[in-house]
Amino acid sequence: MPKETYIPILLSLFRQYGYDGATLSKISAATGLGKASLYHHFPGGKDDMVKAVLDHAQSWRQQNVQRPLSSGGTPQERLQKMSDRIYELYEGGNQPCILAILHAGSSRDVFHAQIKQVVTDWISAIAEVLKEAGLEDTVAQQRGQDALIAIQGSLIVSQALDDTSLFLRTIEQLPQMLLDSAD
Amino acid sequence: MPKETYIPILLSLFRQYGYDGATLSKISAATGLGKASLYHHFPGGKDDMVKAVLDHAQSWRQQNVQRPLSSGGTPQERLQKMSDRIYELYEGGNQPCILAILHAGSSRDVFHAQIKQVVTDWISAIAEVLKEAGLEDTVAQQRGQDALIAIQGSLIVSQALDDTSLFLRTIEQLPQMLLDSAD
DNA sequence: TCGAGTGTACCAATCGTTCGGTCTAGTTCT
DNA sequence: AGAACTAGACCGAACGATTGGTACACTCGA
Repeated sequence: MPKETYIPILLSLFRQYGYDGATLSKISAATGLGKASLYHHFPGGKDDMVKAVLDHAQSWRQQNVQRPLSSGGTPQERLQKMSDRIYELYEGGNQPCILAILHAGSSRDVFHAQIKQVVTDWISAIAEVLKEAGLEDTVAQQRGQDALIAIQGSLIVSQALDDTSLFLRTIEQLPQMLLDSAD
Repeated sequence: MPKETYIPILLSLFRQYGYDGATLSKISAATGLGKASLYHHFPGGKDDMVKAVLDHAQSWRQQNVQRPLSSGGTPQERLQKMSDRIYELYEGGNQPCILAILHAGSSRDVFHAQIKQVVTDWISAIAEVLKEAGLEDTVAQQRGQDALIAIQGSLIVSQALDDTSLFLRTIEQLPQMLLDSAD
């Protein structure tokens, strides 16, 4: 089996247990691979696995944010596509964001640069569309940040309250909130 | 020394390292207490320490959210007071939220109920003021949720980007955002 | 004298990691 | 064709270190 096979499993484990909580024993059990085999696919050990998961996250962003936002249709339609993909990624608010999870706790320093890159690219992609829609540069940039704030915030709060309708409402409002011409 | 002495230290450790990452060795070193002493103050071990930290968080909310919001002055002034305290608590966006940290990873299930309580009370307190300011019940409730979303989201994003100005901007806009009569 | 607080030593369990090796599927040489 | 070799996937067992937690004797102020 190529190592890409195990990335969804790793993603799931790190989302659920975090960096420290996702032990090699759990990973071994979930993948069906012995610990030694894990080191065959990921010579750098646990950190190598996380790196692969974050690479996967970056390529997800490419596929599900960058591509829809750069495609045809009105800005409203493109942002709507992105919102749909976001809703799927987080399973309607039931799954945490891997970026937020890995940025919390003792793994923060190690993976900070890679996480920062994904978030930066994400914001820039949104800001580009908003500029195209006629918003001023600085406003577009701030709205891009606001989008990520709304996504991350609504994920945390909806999970803390066991109320995914909160996440749904936020994601549904996202395109209009970003394009709204009021300040 | 009463055990309250060590709560700020515990808070700091759990914020920085998370539940799994804050080992007893680190806690022992930071507090200057041997393991035996830690178990004297917190017979339930690590979970007991977290529980104390979360109790502290609830009492912080009482002092710095509930009290200002229930005091005199216009709704705008009261919300401004709360925002100031929030800005201090998170040290201008440089410190993560203990609720978000403990709700991530393997400690989620154990402390979920206690975290949910703090967040619920926080939202209700804000909603009360907004109702007093003339907003409809359901809108006030949603705005309360939006406040927590903005706080948690801006904390995560500003720390991921090493840009605390993002947090500052969000917190400054908070009172107006909540009182704004637009939908 | 008594109990709150502590230092030392210790425990079983688990951590991430490594070693030495097996098995299988191709490829290459004769 | 058959033997020899290679490379990748895989794994059992063990490594030293550290984990959260306990037992117990001790100090010291009231």
